[in-house]
Amino acid sequence: MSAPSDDLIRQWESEQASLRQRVLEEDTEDWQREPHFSGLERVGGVDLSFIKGDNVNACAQLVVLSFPDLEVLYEDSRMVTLTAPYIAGFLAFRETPFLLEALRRLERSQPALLPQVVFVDGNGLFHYREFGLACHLGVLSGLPCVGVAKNLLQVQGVSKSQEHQAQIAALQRGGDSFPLTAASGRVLGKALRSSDGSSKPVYVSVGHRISVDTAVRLTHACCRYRVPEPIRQATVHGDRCWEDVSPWEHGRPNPARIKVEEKLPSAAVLRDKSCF
DNA sequence: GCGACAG
DNA sequence: ATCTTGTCGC
Repeated sequence: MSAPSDDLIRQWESEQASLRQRVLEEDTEDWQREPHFSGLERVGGVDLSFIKGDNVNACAQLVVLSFPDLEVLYEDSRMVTLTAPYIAGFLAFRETPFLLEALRRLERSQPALLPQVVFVDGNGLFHYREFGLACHLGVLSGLPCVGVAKNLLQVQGVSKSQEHQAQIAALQRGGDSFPLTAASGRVLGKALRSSDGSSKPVYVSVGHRISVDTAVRLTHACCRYRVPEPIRQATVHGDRCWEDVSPWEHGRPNPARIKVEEKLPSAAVLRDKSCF
């Protein structure tokens, strides 16, 4: 996949600016106002997983979990071929089409299982142009979405400063958070200590049809470990997708056969040595 | 040249 | 995103 032209980048920026106007940053659902989210029964999670040397083929995953028990109700795995390269700030153009497809398959086959909110692996409003993957998927699907990033995107004045590190150190228990404030003063999201056992926070931001505070509260309610269970389950099921494809190349070889394989030069080594 | 760079 | 090994602790 080659680098996109400046022209395409400008087109993407313009599309983001256009779609951005359709983002709803407030709570639109009754369950979002409830102290314990009563009325919320299904939470979704989406993710794409890759293997080492391949940026083109991926496994697109959609899972739906029950709430508040977080048991898997539905899962969909699909091998897909990506067309857009990864460029920070334009992740949605790479991943959204396949995540939307998965949601549409579910809507067509089992509409009663459609999630009432979707957790997305990546940022929402916490983005260069305030329109990350979670917003993109939210607007195009119409579903409430929450963006959860595992790494801090240094944007709009938010940075890994001493102050930032100090704020992280001050997060005592799961549920504690602090705002990610842009230079403009606008709160783009929050850093959240997602569980008692994890000192490294996750970065939560609004995708669509939910407020920041509700997004943070809900994320905490969906965390058994650092990564929210819907996203975690999507990732786990995504990895299984590869076991049927190339068991010894996906980075987690079968222990029974690795003893044989590990002694042999890899295909890549053979190729580099012109031994084929 | 150096640092940043969600996934 | 993925790679990679051990290590420390409950």
